[in-house]
Amino acid sequence: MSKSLALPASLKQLLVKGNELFLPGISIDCVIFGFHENTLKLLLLDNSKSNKWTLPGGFVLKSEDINDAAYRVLLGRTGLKDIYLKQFDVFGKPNRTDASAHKTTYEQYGTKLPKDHWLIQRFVSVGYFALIDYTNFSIQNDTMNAVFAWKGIEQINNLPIDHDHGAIIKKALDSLRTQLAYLPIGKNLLPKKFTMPELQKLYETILNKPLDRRNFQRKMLGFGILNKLNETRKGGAHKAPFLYTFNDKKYQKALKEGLYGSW
Amino acid sequence: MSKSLALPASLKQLLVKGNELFLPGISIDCVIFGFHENTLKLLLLDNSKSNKWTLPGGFVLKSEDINDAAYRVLLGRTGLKDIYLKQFDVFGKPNRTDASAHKTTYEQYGTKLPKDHWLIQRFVSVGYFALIDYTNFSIQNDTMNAVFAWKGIEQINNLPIDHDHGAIIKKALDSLRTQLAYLPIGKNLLPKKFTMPELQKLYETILNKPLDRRNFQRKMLGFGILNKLNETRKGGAHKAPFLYTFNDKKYQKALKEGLYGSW
DNA sequence: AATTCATTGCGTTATACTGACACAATCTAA
DNA sequence: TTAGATTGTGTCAGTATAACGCAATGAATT
Repeated sequence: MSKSLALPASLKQLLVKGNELFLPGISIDCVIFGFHENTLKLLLLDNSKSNKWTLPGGFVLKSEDINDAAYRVLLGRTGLKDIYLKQFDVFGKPNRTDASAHKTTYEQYGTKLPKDHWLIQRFVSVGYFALIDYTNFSIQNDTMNAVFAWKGIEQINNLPIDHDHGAIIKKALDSLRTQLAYLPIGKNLLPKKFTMPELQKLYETILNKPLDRRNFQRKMLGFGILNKLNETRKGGAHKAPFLYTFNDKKYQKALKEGLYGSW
Repeated sequence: MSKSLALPASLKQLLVKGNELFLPGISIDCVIFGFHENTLKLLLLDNSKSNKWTLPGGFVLKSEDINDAAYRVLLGRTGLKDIYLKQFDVFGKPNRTDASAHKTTYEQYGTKLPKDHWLIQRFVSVGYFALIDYTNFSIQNDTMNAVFAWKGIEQINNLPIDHDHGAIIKKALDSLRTQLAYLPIGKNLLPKKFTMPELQKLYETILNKPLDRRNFQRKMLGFGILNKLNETRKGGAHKAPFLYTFNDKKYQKALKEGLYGSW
């Protein structure tokens, strides 16, 4: 019989102090989007032993604002502070979490979770989606001893996903698509400087359909949230596209007021 | 010294069994909109003794879906089953609820709430907004012994509102306005048959600005979700407007797919 | 019964927006 | 130097939107 690995500190903390530190029955799940090589990617955790992927998440400290808790989780996972974070839904089906998963996790370290433990209860989870700049980000050491990885959204359906996290991801994508229709979003997913084709690819990826290059540019410029720079991005065997940045002031205004207004 | 009134059954249940029946630390608040006499109205509860108005709300049974809990609360309050109900935000600031309010409530009945009671804890609340047909609705007897009343949204700012319910209402209104831009809504707030001017008044009230009569009609008809009837509504000293109903099939489709799509 | 008045049904026009497509300019690799 | 791919800029027809006109209608007034 092989000796079990030592229980990671964070798991031990949950075991011993979870009950004392955190609100009961409320968790946070973060769907973290990044954009790289023309693909929309998700940051997932591989619960190494269970071989199932999960969303990075956490719990809410007893005197902490829920939104702050989500930012804290994000900071811990990504090291990033200024990210776009948006609550998009609450997942409250009674059987959405699989208590046995927690048991299994601890058993792999030779620890038995007491039957009435804080973790073995029904959890209602608040879903957040986050948009981060893939290029300005390096995966942090995970305190839970799990493995992080970016996964393209096109692969998600073929991955084994824990709990109801597959449904949560789907919902997050829906929300992102809906938001795209009336809010600017590129600022959080792209590097500071970017080209129009890059921005277009982002939109095409999120919407999952091709857009006309020329009409896209006209519409985008029409929003008045871009600054055209006097530089081009060379590198391809073709005409070098101009670089743009977002006009922060107008971008923020658009975030508040929406891009259309209609009515 | 005057004798206290008897503790209402529902309050007693919360006192004695709240801990056992409901999830800890999670509550539901419903912002119920109605439309009458060209005004958008909210269904509020007067916590008679405290003289403050609160949103109707409730708790989540231990093995109940959160959304189902919201429907249950709505059914209990309004007797209505087929209502439009939408989760719009989660309110999770640590000090958002005022524990003393519960104490006061019970003290008014001569009952003292134990210090460590289930009600005296931090609650995270899930906000729902509901749209109901004012004319097809009669206020139900409240089990909490509180007084229901419709309040026009224009009065809300001048009413004493409990807890953070004022902020919740504001957010609900914002969500409703945003939804209006891409989803149909009239079906839930108007009687089965209605006139174009009535529908327009509803939109104007929610958006809080006047719309051009003729353009409104053209746009609305363009959505293809209305059936024009061969009846008119007589009664005013002017031309009688035609009556319309919503085309249920197309209305439902629009609810799913949105009215614009853009991109 | 005729008149008045508010309001409705239906329509017009100028302008802005959208989708589809053309063509010249430019960057790198061969 | 040339070829191939891609970008910058522009055109045009069809559609949607905002602003406004006018005749028709229902009830109240005379």
